[in-house]
Amino acid sequence: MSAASAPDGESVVLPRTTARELLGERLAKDREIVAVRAGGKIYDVHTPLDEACVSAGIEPVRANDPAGVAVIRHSSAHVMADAVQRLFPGTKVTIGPATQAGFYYDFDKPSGPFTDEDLAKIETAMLAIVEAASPFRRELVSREDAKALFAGLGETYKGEIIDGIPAGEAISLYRHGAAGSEWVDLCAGPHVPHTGMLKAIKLTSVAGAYWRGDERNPMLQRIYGTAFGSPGELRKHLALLEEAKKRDHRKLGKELELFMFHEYAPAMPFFLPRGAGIYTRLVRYIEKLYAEYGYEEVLTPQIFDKRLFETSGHLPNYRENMYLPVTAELLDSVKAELVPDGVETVPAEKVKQGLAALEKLAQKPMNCPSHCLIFNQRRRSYRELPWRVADFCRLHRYERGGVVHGLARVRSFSQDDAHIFCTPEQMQSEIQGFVRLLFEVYHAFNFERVDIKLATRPEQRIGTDAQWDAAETALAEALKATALSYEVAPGEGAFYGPKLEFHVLDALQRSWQLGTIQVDYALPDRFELEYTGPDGKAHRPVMLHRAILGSLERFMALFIEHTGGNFPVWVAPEQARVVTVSEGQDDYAEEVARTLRAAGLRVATDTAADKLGAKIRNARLMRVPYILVVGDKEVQTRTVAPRSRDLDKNLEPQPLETFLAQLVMEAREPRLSQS
RNA sequence: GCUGGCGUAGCUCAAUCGGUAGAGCACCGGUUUUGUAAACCGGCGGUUAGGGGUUCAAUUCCCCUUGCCAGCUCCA
Repeated sequence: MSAASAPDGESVVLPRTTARELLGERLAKDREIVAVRAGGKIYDVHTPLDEACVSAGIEPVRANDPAGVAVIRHSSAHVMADAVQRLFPGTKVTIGPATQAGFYYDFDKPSGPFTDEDLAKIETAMLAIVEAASPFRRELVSREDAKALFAGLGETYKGEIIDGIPAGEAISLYRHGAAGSEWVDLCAGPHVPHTGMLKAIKLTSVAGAYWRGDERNPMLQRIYGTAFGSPGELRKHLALLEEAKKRDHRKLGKELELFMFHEYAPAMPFFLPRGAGIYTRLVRYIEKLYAEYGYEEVLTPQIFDKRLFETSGHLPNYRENMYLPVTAELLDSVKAELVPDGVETVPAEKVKQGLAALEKLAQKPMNCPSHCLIFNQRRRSYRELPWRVADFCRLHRYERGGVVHGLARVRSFSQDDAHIFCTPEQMQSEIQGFVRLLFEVYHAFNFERVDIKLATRPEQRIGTDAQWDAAETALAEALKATALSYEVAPGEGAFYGPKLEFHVLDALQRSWQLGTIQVDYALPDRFELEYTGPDGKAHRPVMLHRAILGSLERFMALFIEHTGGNFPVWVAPEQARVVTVSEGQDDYAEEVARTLRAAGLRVATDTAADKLGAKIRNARLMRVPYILVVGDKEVQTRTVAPRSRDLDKNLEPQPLETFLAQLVMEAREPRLSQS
């Protein structure tokens, strides 16, 4: 008899084979146990464990464990599919996995999409299945039996899935429900012990999705849902979704007059004065840091001869995302060639030539090629390296219609982009310096958590193994030197080099990729970049592509949602608004505003004939950090009565000078080095 | 790009079965001069996204284009 020890100090006697048996009494008592972890894998309590697992020890996985939640969601998908097939006979099942935020199941439903009323009905039906508290049962079957079973049920998609399972791999079925009306699915598991453990499920939306994600395949009906270990957690999650809706940057962008769109320039934002101000301040902040971190800024053209992007490789590799503009002169001349007066048809060959002639110019989608041209403008010395070139120029990328999204995904944008030209030996310290800069910025914006990914060499790549070794090592060593933890994403690097990705979590716990640094040996080769070394010979530099905020448009989207429009004082479009109680204070209000503006603050006055309550309301809706109320009392004592947005309360009335000094302090750009 | 949905005044939204478009806010004018989230009265504002079709009649039904939304796929 051996003993497997559970990490919480309890040990279990071990003559048997499933976790249910191993846990025995505990499972009955501890109703939070949804599965077990053994040898790093999750098993359900009814799966027989092999000897190795058992001797390695098993650990209960509870409903509050992320792995437990995944099991709950997967089981919820089964219950949902069961309910759907009861309510909509003839509907075929396909796949139904757990996801990061919940689960979904894709159905082939001949009668068309599900409606919101259908969702409500399905939820009710699911409730009945949950209440039955029917055990999930696992069964291993032969490939032939599985095929015969699903063929008999008319589940053709399951047949396809079985065909895709490699030979020799076990095929398992999961059943739940009372004998006679039980529901069966082809599934690797694991699942919760019984349906009664699914106490917090919510179906959220319906959507179309293609079978196996391929648009040539039939369109399926997907139902999204989410599930948690307890109703409380589900409520919290739904509240977060509500909050996200309220903070949607597209909604706030309109309400706070930050930006707009117009169908004459789809997916290209117009920044209104308030939004443009924020944008400019973000850029200015980064520029100041650049000065300190040894960057130089350049300004470069928008439109190039297409040969530039042939050299860089963008035209062969990135063509579908590029705008290829044409001059009217060229267009007219080609038109005249192709549609001559009095000629009916033009030979196909000529048409082809004409169209080819139109492709002469390219709007830049990235800055790196222009920076290579600048590098090559004259002979460079090793003494100039590392050379850090920053560029906030606008970029244009054609994005397909379905993917654009507010400011988060646009066709016209700029980045806090820079390229570092350096020697291979300088790479590591440059990467470290960049990471330091990046963290200074992220701290300034109160991103508490930053996840780092090291994306390494993909299958398809250029460059030598020695170059890849050096580049990957430089990135990893730089992280180690700064004592940062990271995750390796094998094979996810760009074809020309490995990269670090920096992901931040916003206030609503959503992850956004912002910064990146990429090592590139390819462009220096393609542009034949050279510097003269101490030995008097020509050497090839390495290029680091890097961005901290990434696209400023996308960052604005994140920033708006992260702050809910309550921008920190140093970026807020309007830092204070002076509101009068009645018309007697207009002059004093203007004087207060003038005084504050003279100190470089952004201040407006509201002397309208509205009641005070209305003015307060308007200022609050615009998220103005300070509302300065001035009435007769304030005029007489030369004070202001501030109301703080962030403290959500009235402050003590105070002399104008006191408030001014305090606001000037608060309006300073954040600097880690100063705090 | 694909699938589905939507597009009515600057904004948020109404308009029965196809019968000739309406409200609140905003804006403008007037009255009110107000102490911490909406004073009152009046006015302006629309080729119902654009184009075509069916019909005696189209915001409403059909087709095309365009933009937006959700999802798929892709991505900063």
